[in-house]
Amino acid sequence: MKRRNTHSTAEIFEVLKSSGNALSHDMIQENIGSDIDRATIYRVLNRFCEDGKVHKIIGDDGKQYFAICHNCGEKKRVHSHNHIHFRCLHCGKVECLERDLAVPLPEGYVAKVHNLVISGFCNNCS
Amino acid sequence: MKRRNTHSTAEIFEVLKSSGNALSHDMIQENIGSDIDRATIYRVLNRFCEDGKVHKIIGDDGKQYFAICHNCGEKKRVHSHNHIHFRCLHCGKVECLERDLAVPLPEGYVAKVHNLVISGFCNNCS
DNA sequence: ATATTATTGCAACAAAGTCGCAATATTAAT
DNA sequence: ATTAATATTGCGACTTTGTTGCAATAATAT
Repeated sequence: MKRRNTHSTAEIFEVLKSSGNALSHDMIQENIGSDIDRATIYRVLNRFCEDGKVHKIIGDDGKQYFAICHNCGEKKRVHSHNHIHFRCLHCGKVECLERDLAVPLPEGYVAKVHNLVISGFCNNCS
Repeated sequence: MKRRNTHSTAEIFEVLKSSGNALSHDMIQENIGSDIDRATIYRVLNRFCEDGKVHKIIGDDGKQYFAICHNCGEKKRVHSHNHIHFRCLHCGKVECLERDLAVPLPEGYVAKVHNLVISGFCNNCS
């Protein structure tokens, strides 16, 4: 399954990059110039995740957010990050706090995916 | 708005208590003897949250899980916990790891709600 | 026993996300 | 350049999760 360069993938990646934050599907659709179908956006984003270009966060609002991997060497399929994500309850911004968090697990527990979200008010909204 | 003791509230609380874990709506509906409407279950659970008897976690599957507050004195409306929750990808169990986690936030950030979930394999399934 | 009103059940609805399938567009081959 | 192969898209239908309005019911206080 070789990847192809399409208008959609380029545009969606550009929106994610220029934003710098984690974006939900509807945020992407707003920020995008052309009209790209909802299903397509999800499929593109999930492909990005599989390729390790992007990671997915489930917000405490239950929605999926996608962010470009910055200082992250992982290129494997299941692709998680043990840094905190912050969601602002006022402006809606979701950002990666680039500080790794060592989480101690009890004996016998194996961590696969980290989904660490704190919501509150960001520096602009507090 | 004074609370009333009903069959539903008693039964739902009992299921949560005897389970000892965080349960989603459908887990509760399975474990329950009688037939209680989905909407009612959600309303009861949200009332429990408001009363500080229960806290809500959004899993990394996007679903809501509810757990009884054990060693937790808070009785306020917005009611969060800064301990980790672990969701087993094999057996589906979601449990509170009763170990508080000090999360450092950047200057100007105010935390309101913590939603910290790690998924992987629990001690029984690893 | 009766009145008050919190709670329930039902149905309808909304939002988020997924999936099948035919049409389209990208890449590779000739 | 054309053509063939197939990855990607758009559309629609669908699923799941959760919420809400409203009339009926049931718990509490009088």
